[in-house]
Amino acid sequence: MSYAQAPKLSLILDAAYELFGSNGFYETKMSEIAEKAGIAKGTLYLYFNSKEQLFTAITVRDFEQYAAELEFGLQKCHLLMEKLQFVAEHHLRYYFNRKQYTNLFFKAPNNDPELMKALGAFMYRYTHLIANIMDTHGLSEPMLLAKSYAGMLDMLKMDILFSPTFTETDLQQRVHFSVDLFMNGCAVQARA
Amino acid sequence: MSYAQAPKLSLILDAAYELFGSNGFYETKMSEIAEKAGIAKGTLYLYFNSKEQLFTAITVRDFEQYAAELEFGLQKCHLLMEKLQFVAEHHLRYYFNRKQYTNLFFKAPNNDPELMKALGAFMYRYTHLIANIMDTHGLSEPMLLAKSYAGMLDMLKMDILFSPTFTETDLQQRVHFSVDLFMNGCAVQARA
Amino acid sequence: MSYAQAPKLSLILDAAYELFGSNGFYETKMSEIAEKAGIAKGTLYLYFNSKEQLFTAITVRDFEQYAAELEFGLQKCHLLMEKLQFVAEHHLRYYFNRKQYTNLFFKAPNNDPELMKALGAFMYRYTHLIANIMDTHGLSEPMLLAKSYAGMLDMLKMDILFSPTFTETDLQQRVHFSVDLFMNGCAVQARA
Amino acid sequence: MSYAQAPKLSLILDAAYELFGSNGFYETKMSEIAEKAGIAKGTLYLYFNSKEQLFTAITVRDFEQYAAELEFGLQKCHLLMEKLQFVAEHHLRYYFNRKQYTNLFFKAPNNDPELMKALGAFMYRYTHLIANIMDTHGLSEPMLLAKSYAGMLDMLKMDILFSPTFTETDLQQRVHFSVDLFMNGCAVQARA
DNA sequence: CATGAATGAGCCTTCATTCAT
DNA sequence: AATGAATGAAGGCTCATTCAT
Repeated sequence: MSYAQAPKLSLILDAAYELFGSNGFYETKMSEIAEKAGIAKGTLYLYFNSKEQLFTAITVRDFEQYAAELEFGLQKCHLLMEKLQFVAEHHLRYYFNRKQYTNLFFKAPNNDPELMKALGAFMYRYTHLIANIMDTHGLSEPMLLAKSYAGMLDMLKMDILFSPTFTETDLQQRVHFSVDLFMNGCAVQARA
Repeated sequence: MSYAQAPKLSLILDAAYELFGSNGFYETKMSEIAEKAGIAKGTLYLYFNSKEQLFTAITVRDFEQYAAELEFGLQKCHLLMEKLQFVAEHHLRYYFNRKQYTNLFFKAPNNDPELMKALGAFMYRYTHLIANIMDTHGLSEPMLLAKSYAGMLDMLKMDILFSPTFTETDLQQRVHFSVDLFMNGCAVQARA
Repeated sequence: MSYAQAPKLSLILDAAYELFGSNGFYETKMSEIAEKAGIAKGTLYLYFNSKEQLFTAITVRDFEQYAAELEFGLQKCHLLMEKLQFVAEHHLRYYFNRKQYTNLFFKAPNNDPELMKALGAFMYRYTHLIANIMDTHGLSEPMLLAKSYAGMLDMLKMDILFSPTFTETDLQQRVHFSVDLFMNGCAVQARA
Repeated sequence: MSYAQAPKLSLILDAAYELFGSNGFYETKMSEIAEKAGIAKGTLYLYFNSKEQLFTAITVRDFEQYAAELEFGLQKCHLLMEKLQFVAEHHLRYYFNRKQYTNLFFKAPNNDPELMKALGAFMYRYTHLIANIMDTHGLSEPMLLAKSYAGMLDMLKMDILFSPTFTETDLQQRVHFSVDLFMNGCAVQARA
């Protein structure tokens, strides 16, 4: 009869993503999530046993998507520089597309073992993915390189979150800047 | 009247630093802070109007100290590499000395304008300090360089927080690694 | 249509008896009863309008069986002592057989008029049944005697519920003790 | 300044006694207790960690008073009959004075270890107290006698709770009836 | 200045009950 | 008749904040 089956789980995850992302874990009420999802409060608990579990679920979903897209995109890159460029653009664009959800990344509940595990797993996956690139191209200390590169990107992303006028052009500039700095260092400038 | 003024303010700030740092903002109760400080709950409110304000105060105090130490130490450095090295060591050592207070940085309250302002101000001060170094030594895009360098360091610090066996030697290795990568990039390796 | 009518009502009553009896009214969930009965939660409400009504139903069923068995067994007794003995044994054996369902009697919902009525009706039937015995054998104050005898038995049953090692022999001892005390009092001992 | 120090603990215990006693454990809300006690909801938790703990506290308080009064009164009795009479009157009068709190005795939370312990301890104290009387006067099987006597009284008390017209005279009649039956049994009647 | 007992708004979670299929 | 996903009212408990002493 109903021609628009409501995928409740999706409604919940989307609502939770938006609210947790905008307001953080503690500032988001389960009742708000239910309201935004257009369902009853009790229904949330048919899908998740607790607020923490729901938060972990959206985090994992987000991570999965991030990693999958990254891995998929990297398959088309061959040169080291191409790969670095793709990693940078993917990293920055992720935040560019989620400017309004900045709190998702900062304000999570403490002491939730499942979430900690998920965060650790993602960190591991992400850094190893980049380290693999370094390794493939014969660079030594691939892990430290990977972390450094990710760190550069993660700091440059801040401009996106805090500058309301950040443009696509600004993004491209950061991408190229990152790749260049990472490849050549700043001494070349100094030498020049 | 009393000739041994109880430095209540200091007691409070120290207790709050330790608890907020260990357990995060939301997982720390005002009553716990009072107890640790050895004063009554109500007394906290003679010094701070709210929990958020107290959190902001310790954050600002911590930032001030960090920046002051950094600025002081840099006065003794002259070469670019010396300065970069000092910045790196200072950054990493800060976390090395505060392994147990990691939650101070990860679990802060959202939506508190004062805190947001303080965070922004510190970010501004820190990046401009580094950017000034870059500028002084004739590098172009000093701000992007500064953020990139800080980002590298901030990611490398993660090993300190998550690896229980992180040693002083590991720290020194990261310092030199950071300076080298920032100065020369990784292409030199690839070329070699 | 189906030639093996599922006795759903019986399944429900049996499941409810076991769970209410083991865990009490408030600690038993309708969903648990449905699960134990092997039916859907909603189906319970085709047979009973509410949890209270279901509880009342199993209580009444239990009472009916108790009273019916008692009345049937008493038909074979003729002497007063025979009757008293049968009442005692029936009373104690009931709990002996239901050691695991003690909560049925201790944890019932309050404020349910139907249940209160059922409890009162059973009390009335049980005490009058015993009082009739007393009356038949020419004893005065038959109702007070009946209640006193039932009370003795009901306290002696406590040993069954709380002592894990209560045996058939212990039961028989209590039966004879009750009859003897009720018939002769304890003064005979004191005189002896 | 305040000339009517509010003994909050007493206010709470009294309010809880009345409400738990009238409505049972599950039908009584903490907010109702607070309201009846004239304090805030949160204040309850300054004195008791949980609803179960509060219930246990009033139960224990009630038991203590019951046992203390009984032990005190028995000191003045010397003959067996005097003692039996005092026990009976004390037992029945307790309920006579608390006609409106019948639910206190029937509807307690399950599975609370502290409460179970308190109930067991009271049962033990009460039955041993009576058994001691029996023993002192040379009766054999003092424990079974004690339980039987307590059982008689506990059933006869039902008339108090359920009959709105129960009088002081009715009470006295039950007292004498109990003592007589317990001492002489009903066979003397039959013989007569 | 200092106290800490008292406050009460607020939130997560449960579970009996309903109803569209 | 049977289902079980969905509902939403209800309640125990927390904890930042206040204020009379």
